[in-house]
Amino acid sequence: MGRTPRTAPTTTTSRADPSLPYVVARLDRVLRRAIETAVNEFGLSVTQYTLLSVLASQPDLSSAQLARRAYVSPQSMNETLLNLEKEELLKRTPDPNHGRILRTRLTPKGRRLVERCDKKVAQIEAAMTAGMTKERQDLLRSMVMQAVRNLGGGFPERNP
Amino acid sequence: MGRTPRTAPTTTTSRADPSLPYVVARLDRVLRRAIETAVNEFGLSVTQYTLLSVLASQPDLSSAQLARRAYVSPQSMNETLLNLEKEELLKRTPDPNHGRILRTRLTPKGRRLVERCDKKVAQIEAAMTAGMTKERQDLLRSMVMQAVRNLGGGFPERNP
DNA sequence: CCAATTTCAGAGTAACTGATATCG
DNA sequence: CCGATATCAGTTACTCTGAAATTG
Repeated sequence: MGRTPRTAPTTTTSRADPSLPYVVARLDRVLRRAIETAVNEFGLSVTQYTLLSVLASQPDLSSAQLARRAYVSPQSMNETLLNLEKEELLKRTPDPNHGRILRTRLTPKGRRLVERCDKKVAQIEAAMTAGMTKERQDLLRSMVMQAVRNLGGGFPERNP
Repeated sequence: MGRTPRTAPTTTTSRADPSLPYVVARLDRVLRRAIETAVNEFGLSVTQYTLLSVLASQPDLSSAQLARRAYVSPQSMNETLLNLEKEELLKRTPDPNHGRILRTRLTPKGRRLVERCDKKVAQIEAAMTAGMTKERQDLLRSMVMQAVRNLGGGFPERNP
C-alpha cells in the first residue's frame, strides 16, 4: 500500500538538494564578484579583463572573431576594444592581406597589466580550491569542461 | 606511480590548461544561455525565473531580504517584484506584525509557471550531465558547493 | 530620534538593433 | 553584387545613487 517515505518528500521547502545549474550559477556569481573587486583595483572590469586574457593567449584576432567568442554583438565588442585601445592596453593594426580587418594584440603595457591580474586571480583560484588535492582540482576542471561540451559550448568560429 | 594519462590534445584548440575560474565562467555562460532561451518561451527572463524559484522554496521573504540574497539594491529588486506582481505571478501582503514589511509569495499561477520552467531546466541539466553517473553528478555538485563555501558564499542575511 | 523597509526620481552602463561605408 | 568587417547612431534593459515617506 501507499507507504509514506520516511525521509522527507524529496523536495518542496527542503534545501536538501540544490540543482546543479543553481550551484554553478551561484559559484559563478561569487567567483565573478571576487575577480571583480580584484581587477577593479587595476581599473578594469571583468569583461575587460576577460578580453585581455583571451588576447594574451590568442593574439591577432579580429573584432568580429572576439565578438563571436564572447557571444556579444560586433558593436559591443568594438566599443569595449575602443576603450582599451584608448588606454593603450591593446593596439589594432589593419591586416595587410585582408584590407578591412583590424588585428588586435596587447601592448607591452597591456601584457604587464594582465599578468598582474592573473596573479590575483590565481590567488582566488587557490582560495576556491582550498582543501582539494591537485587530482581533485583536475577532476573538477575536466567535469566542468565536459559539461560545457555537452551543452554545445563550442565557439561559433568562422574564417578570418 | 604517476601514470600520466596522455589523453592526447583533449582540446580542439591548442590551449594548454584553462584555469578553473575560466571554465566555470564559461559553463555559466553556456548554461545561462540555455536556460534563457528555455524560460523566454514562458515570457520570463533568467533573473525573473531565479527569483520565482527562490520564492518557491522560501516564501514570505521581504523585498529587502531578497535584494540581499541576490546582491542587488532594494530598488532594483523592488522593480523586478513590481513587474512580476503586475503579471499576477506573485503577491505581496503587509506583514501584520511588522507594519511596513511586505511578505512575498507566489500565486498559484506563479507556482504553476515555475514548475513548468523547472521541467525545462531539468532537461538542460540532464543534457549537461550526459555520460556521468549519478555518483559523479553528486561529486560535481559537492565540489562546486565546496568552492562556493571556500569563497565565502553565504548570504548577508539580517533580521526579518 | 534612529534604524529598517519601501518607493519615487534621475543617471549611468552595457548590451542590443538598424543603417552605412569599406574591402575582397 | 555579395559577404564580411568595422563603425556611427539610436534604443532598450538593468542596476545604481539620492531622497522621501512609513513604521517599530
